[in-house]
Amino acid sequence: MPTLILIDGSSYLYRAFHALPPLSNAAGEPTGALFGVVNMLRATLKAQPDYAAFVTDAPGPTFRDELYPQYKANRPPMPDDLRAQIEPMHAIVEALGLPILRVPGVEADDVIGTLARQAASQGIEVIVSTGDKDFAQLVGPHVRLVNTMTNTTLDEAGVAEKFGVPPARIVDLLALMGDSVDNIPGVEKCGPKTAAKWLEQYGSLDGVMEHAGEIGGKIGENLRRALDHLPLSRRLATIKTDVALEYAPTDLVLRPRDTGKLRALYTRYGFATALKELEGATVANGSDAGAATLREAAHAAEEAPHAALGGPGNYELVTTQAQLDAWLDKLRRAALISFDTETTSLDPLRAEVVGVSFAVEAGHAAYVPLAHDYPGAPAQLDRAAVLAALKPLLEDPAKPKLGQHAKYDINALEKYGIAVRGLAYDTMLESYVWNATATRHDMDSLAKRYLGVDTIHYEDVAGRGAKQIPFSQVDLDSACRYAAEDADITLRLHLALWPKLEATPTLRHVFERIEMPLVPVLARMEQRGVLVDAAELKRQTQDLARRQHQAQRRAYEVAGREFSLDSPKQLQAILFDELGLPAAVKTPTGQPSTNEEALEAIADQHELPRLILEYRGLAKLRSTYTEKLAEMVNPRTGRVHTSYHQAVAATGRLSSSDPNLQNIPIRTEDGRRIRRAFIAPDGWKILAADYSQIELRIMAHLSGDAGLLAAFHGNQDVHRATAAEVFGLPQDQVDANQRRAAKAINFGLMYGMSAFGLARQLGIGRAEAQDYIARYFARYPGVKAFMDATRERAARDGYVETVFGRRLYLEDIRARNQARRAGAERAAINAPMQGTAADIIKRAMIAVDAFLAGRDDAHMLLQVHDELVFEVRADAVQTIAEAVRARMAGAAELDVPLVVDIGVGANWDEAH
DNA sequence: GTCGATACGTAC
DNA sequence: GACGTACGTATCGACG
Repeated sequence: MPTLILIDGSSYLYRAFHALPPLSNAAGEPTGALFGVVNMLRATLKAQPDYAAFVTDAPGPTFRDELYPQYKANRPPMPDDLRAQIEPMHAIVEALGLPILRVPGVEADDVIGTLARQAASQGIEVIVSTGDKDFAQLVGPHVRLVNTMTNTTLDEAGVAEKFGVPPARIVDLLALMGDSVDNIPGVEKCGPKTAAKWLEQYGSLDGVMEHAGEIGGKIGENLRRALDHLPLSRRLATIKTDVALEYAPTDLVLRPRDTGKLRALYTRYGFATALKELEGATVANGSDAGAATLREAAHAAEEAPHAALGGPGNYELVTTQAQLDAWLDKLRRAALISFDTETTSLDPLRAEVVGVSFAVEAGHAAYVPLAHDYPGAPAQLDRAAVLAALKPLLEDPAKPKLGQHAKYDINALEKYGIAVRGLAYDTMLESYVWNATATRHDMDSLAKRYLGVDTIHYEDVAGRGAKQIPFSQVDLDSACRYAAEDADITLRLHLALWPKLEATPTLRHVFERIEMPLVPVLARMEQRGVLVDAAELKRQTQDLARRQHQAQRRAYEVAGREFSLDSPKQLQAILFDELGLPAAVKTPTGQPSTNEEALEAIADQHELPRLILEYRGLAKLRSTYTEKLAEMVNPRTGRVHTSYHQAVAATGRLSSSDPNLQNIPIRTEDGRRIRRAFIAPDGWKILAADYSQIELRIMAHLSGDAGLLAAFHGNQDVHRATAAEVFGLPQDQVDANQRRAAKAINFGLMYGMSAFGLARQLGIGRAEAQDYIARYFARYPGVKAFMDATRERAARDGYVETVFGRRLYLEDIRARNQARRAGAERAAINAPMQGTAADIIKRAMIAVDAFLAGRDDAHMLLQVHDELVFEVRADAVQTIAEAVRARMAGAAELDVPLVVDIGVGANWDEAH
């Protein structure tokens, strides 16, 4: 019987691009994907089919985009390196004599589906050459799939075995599973196994949907929630087989190949094996000249990156002095040095440096192993000597350097006496400033998003979990591939990201004047650490534990049995099932909540809720704070060294972890006591400086509201002033309750709170809360106008800005889902204020750090969003206090004064 | 053992 | 559904 091979060109190109290293030819043109496609095509054509076609997607929207506007909306734009290979691919396919099909308005899949159906009905044997599982729906008596990755074929029995359902049920399976790549919604938590199980049980998607009520558990709920969109998902997953085409299967005959053109193309792209085959030469190893599958192609390419493929993609393992000297020379001449360190720990203060890597041009990088230590490890250059040779370069502020999360490397190198200067760019921060929420900002995520590249992951070379080995035990070849790639990818990311930032002056300003200068400041704060009185924490732990056990014993008595006070599930059973107390609050999953609000609501009906609250409070303080902080004291320094994260918070704030020193308790007496353990050395004091009402001041500035501006210019108690306005009283007649209400309104508005929320917060009726808000907006019309304008701007631009031009993109601002959109609007209201406050304190930190440089009487230790904490030699307190105050207050010129409150004491509690 | 989801609670 | 931004602990169930 005649055969037809239909080649899914788009899938080949993508798969080859991601499966192969970023190869390029001598001219620097990217060739990796091309190489994979060419090898695949040569292997495919060896089968000498009667008919064949290379099918790709035509540009422009398809009927699926019309059905579902979010179709493939999550796909990153095609990487430039891949786009560049499309034209050459078509040229080669053309020269090979293969018909190329592109049909506007449908996808390649639909063209293939239609041709396969037609051909099969004419008694032609069809082979669909693809790596895409979606094609399993086309398989039938005369249609098979060839998987390009494994070179295996899939017939009807194969589909049933692999997916657990016959080809006719594949679309149902795909609809249930969804497809995150194409952004097709399925049933949450439903994978191939669950989907197949349901289809087995109920026959089809319609059957599953009819019986959705019978399926229990969380996943049953997910299924019921998905019911509305499942028919659409099935339509999207269904490959069309009735596209009107200009060709019949029998038109798809191969033309003779154009040997001259092929020779030129193979030569240009450096495809040596293909060239040899073309010239009829035999191949040395006797096996197929071109690797038949992508896996083989990838293998071949990795083994011989220097051979025919030439040029970039070269990672050099540096183990001799001559090699090092050559690289030092390169680094000295380079306009920009991309560098990275490999170490033994995620904690840079505990980390040993085991190697360094460099790149100065894309695709070309070196790894210098310094302390790899495993049986049979080759000799390496001496760490001290190499670091000494690098020191002048790394410390030279005039030698611009580039890193990915370079604060880590700066900290790791510090203990080797290297004080990195001249860090000009950090790709993590470039990405963060460009778009803080589009992606995480680790290198693997960035490479995927901005380069379309799958990097080698740390786990790939070092393992994970209990099986993880220190990087010093990774073999040199793997280490080189991984580490050199890090430096290379960092450089390539910079080449992709910097032009975008540079072209946007406001973002460039945030990057150059705020984020980059902050990096060494944060590194110094982390290195310094804060002195902690571990003995005091131990005493507190003892005290808390004693009271915790007391509360626990009493709770068991009251409940009549023992149970885990730490388990919300068990608490729920006792409180609401056994004791029959009313459940005032529900968790997001619909369970009766046992949180503080819910327990307070029933505290007058039973003794147990109060005991649980007591226990919880004590348990929290002990496990999260007193015990944990004592553990986290670094034995080398006697201090606690937090990590600050500069590319995490959507608004531009910093965050802190290991331990988090930005959420040390202050509101309750038991909690505040923990701050007494944050101390200064003998003869030194703790100085705490915080901005007074900074976000409200920024709201006054941004809104230009006359009343609010006046309150701050008059240095009034803003909550009292607000209460006076809202309740129509002179300020001296405002009572404590009215001030409390006004404070709740002021804060609530900044967070986009509704009347519902305010009512709940204040324990008043919704109508009353609405009345407060109406009166507030009547007295402060500028605030109302500002909030409306912010919502509108967010909807129009898709982002909002801080005073300094930092942007926050709001993914959901145009969402059709009401709740998501409302959430995005609240974030849009809050972000300019929270973000401007973050910008201001970052500017202040840079200024204060510059003032402290070269002094030995004060160190900046902590930042807690609107507060800076220092240790100051006792005799310098006055000087430092005024210098800090001046720099914090002067960090921005707003239409309101910035007021800074300063306290000094023996510990952090006293300094407030 | 590890991982992710959930619930809860601390800060600004 | 209802207040923005974070991080840490504990429990619990799935997974291997």
